[in-house]
Amino acid sequence: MKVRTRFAPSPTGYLHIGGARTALFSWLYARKHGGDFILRVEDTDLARSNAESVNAILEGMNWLGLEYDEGPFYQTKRFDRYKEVIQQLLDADKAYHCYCTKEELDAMREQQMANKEKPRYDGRCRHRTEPREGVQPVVRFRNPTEGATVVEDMVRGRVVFQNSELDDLIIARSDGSPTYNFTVVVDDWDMRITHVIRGDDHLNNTPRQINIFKALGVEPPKYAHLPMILGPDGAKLSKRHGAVSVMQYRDDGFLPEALLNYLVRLGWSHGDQEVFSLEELIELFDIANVNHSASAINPDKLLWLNQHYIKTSDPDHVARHLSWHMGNHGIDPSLPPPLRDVVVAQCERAKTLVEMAANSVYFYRDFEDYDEKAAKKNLDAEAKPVLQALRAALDAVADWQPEAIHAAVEGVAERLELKLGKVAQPLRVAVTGGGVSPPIDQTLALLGRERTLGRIERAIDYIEARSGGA
RNA sequence: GCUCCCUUCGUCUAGCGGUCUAGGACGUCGCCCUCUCACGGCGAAAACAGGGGUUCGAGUCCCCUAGGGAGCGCCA
Repeated sequence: MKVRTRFAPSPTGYLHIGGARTALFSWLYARKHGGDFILRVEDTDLARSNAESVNAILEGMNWLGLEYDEGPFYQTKRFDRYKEVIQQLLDADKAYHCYCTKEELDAMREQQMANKEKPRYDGRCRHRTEPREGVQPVVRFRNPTEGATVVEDMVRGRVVFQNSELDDLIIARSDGSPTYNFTVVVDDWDMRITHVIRGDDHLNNTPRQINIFKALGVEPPKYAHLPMILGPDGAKLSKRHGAVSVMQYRDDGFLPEALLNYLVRLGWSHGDQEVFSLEELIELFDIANVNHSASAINPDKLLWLNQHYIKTSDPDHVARHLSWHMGNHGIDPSLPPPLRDVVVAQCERAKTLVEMAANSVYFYRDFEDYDEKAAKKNLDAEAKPVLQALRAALDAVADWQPEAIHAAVEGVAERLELKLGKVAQPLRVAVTGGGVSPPIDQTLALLGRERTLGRIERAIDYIEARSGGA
């Protein structure tokens, strides 16, 4: 049988890290087994679902590159089908109308809590044959009262639930709309899902769903419940943790492959290996190697991975992602120097694309002011003759390439009997405005002769103005 | 409260009864490299939640305790 997995988010917000990890594992499982990955939008809660959330989720999936083979399917478009199955259950007496009011149910729950019992529906409408005046009934599933339901979970192993612990859940609201535990079953059935991979917050729902499958005479899919992802502080993931939305990671300068690689190692491992290409993941991924315990996000490790990918990926690829961030600085990335060359020069000193973009602006636009500390230390009277010598030497460089530039700078150092640092550092501040940049020869090569000489000029003027005024 | 799940360095994890005086990665701290910042290299500190069993032998199997989490909705 062909493997078919699905990701089934409810559109009540953006795609967050936990959802993305679940989607990734489902996607990997399908890809590994040559199966299909299906996207289904669980929007039966009309009050909380909205179109923006659907778009946000689609955007997140797309950015991560988790392409689906079928869908997105929308549950709201399948109401006729759910009605049909509910009727089928009703006809077979596997479900029944319940006329209890909300108030009655609340009172029941309160009473049970007071008695230190597990709050649950007591089945008082199970055998009712007459409707109750003025009450629109809900439909409840008639859950078996005896025996046990076993979940053979692919990550947890065998989990046994006593049916007596399960109550008769509502499968259709009084307005006739179906509820979650029922629609998942019908959808997984209709969409021929073979493996349900989801967060372990659903483990407790699973026996209920299995019982509905049984009532329908359908073989349930296999289940794999993934451990939760926690915030960096070990607490439940929430907006307080900042970057929980997948798109926030894009905005913060992460490469999608870095996020994916980070996410896959949360709860899954392959020996000691840390870095995986997508191809390797498809090859190596195995549910059997999924952990049982929740894991906390480690932002530092994500940063490390991001830098790893910035460093080792094709510079053209990195440049494509970087260009969006350069745009955020009001820079047209099609202008020289070529962005990919900037990436090559900068990749070893940026953990994020945001950082790289901010540190590369001076290649494209004159900086406003010198960094105060760097200027104070390097653009002093002592630096003036050095810069003057550099201006002459660089002006004479025929081939504006790192090698020739390097030779020129070194020549100045030798002639003035200075250590290279005494020459390179004032020059660096002069041309970049700050004390940090790629190796000076590369920096100048990228900047171009014109900009370089202009900025040296500017620095000399700056020094003169400063000492002249004093 | 009831049911279910979980528990190895600060964090992510390896470990599937002996090879564990517990390995790797991030981070931290040293040292080296060096024109700045980085990259890189080398090294260090750092963990089997506690208690009982089972066994010749337990991080690995079982039980209990503690701590965490999830579910118990006319939410998904």
